[in-house]
Amino acid sequence: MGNDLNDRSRTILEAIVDDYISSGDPVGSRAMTRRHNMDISPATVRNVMADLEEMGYLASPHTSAGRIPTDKGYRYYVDSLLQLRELTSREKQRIEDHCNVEKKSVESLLQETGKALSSLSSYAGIVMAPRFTSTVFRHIEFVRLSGGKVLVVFVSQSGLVQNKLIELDEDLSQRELEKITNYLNNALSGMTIQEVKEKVAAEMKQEKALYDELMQRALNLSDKALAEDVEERVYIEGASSFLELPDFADVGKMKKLFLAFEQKSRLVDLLDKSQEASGVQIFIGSANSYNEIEGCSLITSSYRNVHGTIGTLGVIGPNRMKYSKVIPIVDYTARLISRLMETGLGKEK
Amino acid sequence: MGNDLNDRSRTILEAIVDDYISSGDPVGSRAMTRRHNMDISPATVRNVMADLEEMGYLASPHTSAGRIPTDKGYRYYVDSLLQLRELTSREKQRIEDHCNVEKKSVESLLQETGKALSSLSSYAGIVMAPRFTSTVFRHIEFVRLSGGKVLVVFVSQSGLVQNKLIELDEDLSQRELEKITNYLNNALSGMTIQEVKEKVAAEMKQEKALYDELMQRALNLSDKALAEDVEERVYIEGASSFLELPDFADVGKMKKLFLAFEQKSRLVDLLDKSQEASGVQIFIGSANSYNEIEGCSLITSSYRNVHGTIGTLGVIGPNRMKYSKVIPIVDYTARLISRLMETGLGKEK
DNA sequence: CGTTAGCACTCATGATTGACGAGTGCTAAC
DNA sequence: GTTAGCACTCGTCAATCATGAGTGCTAACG
Repeated sequence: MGNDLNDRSRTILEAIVDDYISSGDPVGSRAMTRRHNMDISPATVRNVMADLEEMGYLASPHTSAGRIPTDKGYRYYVDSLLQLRELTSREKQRIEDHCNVEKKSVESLLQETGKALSSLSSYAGIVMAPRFTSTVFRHIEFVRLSGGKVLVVFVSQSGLVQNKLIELDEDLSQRELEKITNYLNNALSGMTIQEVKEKVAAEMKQEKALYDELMQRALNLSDKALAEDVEERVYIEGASSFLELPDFADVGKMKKLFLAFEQKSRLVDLLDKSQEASGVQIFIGSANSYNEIEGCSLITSSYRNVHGTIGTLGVIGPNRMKYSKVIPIVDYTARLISRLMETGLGKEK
Repeated sequence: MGNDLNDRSRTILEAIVDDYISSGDPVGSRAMTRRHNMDISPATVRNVMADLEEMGYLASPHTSAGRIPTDKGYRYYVDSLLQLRELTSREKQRIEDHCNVEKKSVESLLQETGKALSSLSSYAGIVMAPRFTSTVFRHIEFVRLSGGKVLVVFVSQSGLVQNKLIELDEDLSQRELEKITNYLNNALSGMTIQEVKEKVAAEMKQEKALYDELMQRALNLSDKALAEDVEERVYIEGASSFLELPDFADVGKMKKLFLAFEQKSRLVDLLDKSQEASGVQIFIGSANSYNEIEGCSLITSSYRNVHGTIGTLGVIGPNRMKYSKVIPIVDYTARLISRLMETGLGKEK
């Protein structure tokens, strides 16, 4: 499949998608032939359109309007018709300027990147930090607060920081906490959190742990500390750009979209999916069964350091997104962030 | 000022504001007398309305529409007419259920509180964490990453965590960093960041620092670590509730509002202002010269622990907000958070 | 046989109109 | 001081209509 269309059909489909992307109005046969200086008559175009509609690439909102692309139409356009251009060095520079603003922290780098993606694409930028369980352990710290509460601070190898409050069963002095801290920092260095969890679980079962009080406490504590994985991992920036799109003039749709942005959880699922694949991925319309973001397409790419994929970023926009413009932006940004995380932060010396 | 209206005028003004808040439509004389079973004629009401308009409490969108309250009108209503009711214990329970969800971290507590405020008020909830410079120092930690980068992690007494990347001039081993860490943790405990900054600046000038290499490095490092204050301090939740309000049907207004929510910086100014005052504060309309949030009113209250005010929270909604409902919610939530920060986290043992 | 011109038909859009109703201000009477 | 009455204003809504872009179909053309 993919190339089951003849040349003329392909040309016409491309023209329709192009026109619809830039105007947002259903495109009709005559206006189209004129705009593209085609040397075939509107009637011919109409025949072809009827075929394309039959095949599921186009749809007509109502009898006497023009045609609009279906999800399948967009998909074909993106996969087989679209030719990407390189970014100019000026554009590359703009991306770098946006992201390279003095790195205050990894979190703010990711957030800035989201803003950059939004600003450059004029849609919404989305950046997902690594899933916690798959980050690599770098440092753990326990700080006693009042009321038997202890604040646990983790630092991952890529420089992400997470913190969590836990409650102690038994009162430990700051001194004891420090011992435990040292023990854990030595024992766990370089493992992923997932591995750490497994190791902790395994050792807790072992006999010898029962006799080493310090170790027992350490295990107990880290077990609690790692128990749940409940962080804010997604930054969405520039959602307000959707407000201008006529595609979402319906308040109901818009509301659904913004609620999805606020909840994020479903988006995390979607982005997790794309985490494994390499290169730019494109989710079109509700092809993805996430009807919260109906009418939206998502262009993502993962970023990585020497240890592998560490996160995903991309742009979320309407189905009729300027793919040819956005895809190179996402691609380049992902590479840039990979580079930044590599040289600046992520790599262990 | 405040009571320069006679009883009838006050009754009528109150009725108008009430009606407008619940309907959103300009309220006319006849409909109003009927709705409130008033024993005066519409004509009389009209006379009073004309007076109120003259005095600046009301305005008419056009000749033959009803009246709507001006900012001044709302202000009078809130200050002199509104009578607050206590929350029922069921409502209190709902707030507590929302906020008291297992405290994973201070940040997530604050964010949950924002969601609670939004959900309970059906407007947008807003929560501001303490200004960094005024938080009380609890713990600092340096973690070496690659490329001469060091990650600094601060913990405040209330359990807030912040992190920042800094670059070292000279290469320090993790061992040296630990020494510095210990030194700083002992020397700075219990001071506000502002005081810490001042102390560091003062000591850097002193002769003796020049001879103690460790101390010099420590000062140097902490100077860098504290240099800038660039964090995400504001959580806004439930902004999408504005999408349903007819008051913001105009896309331009809506966009301006959402951009303000995204940028946050102006809101921080506004909330900082209200930080000092105690009790519930109400900002109405553009009385506050923040025209980004034109048409919005803000109800805030600060929360505090034993050391004093540590943050601000509230609800942001349209001018015609259900003040009588929202004010008690904000008040109660602020007290609740104060209590949680007090007993759970903030108080040093 | 593919292509095209011609034609009848559909349908969204936008402007125009008129009835309606809710509202106002003013004046005069109570 | 209060109210009834009245003329007037204006936004809203529904109906109507012209317009124009679009379609599908058929028949003619090269």
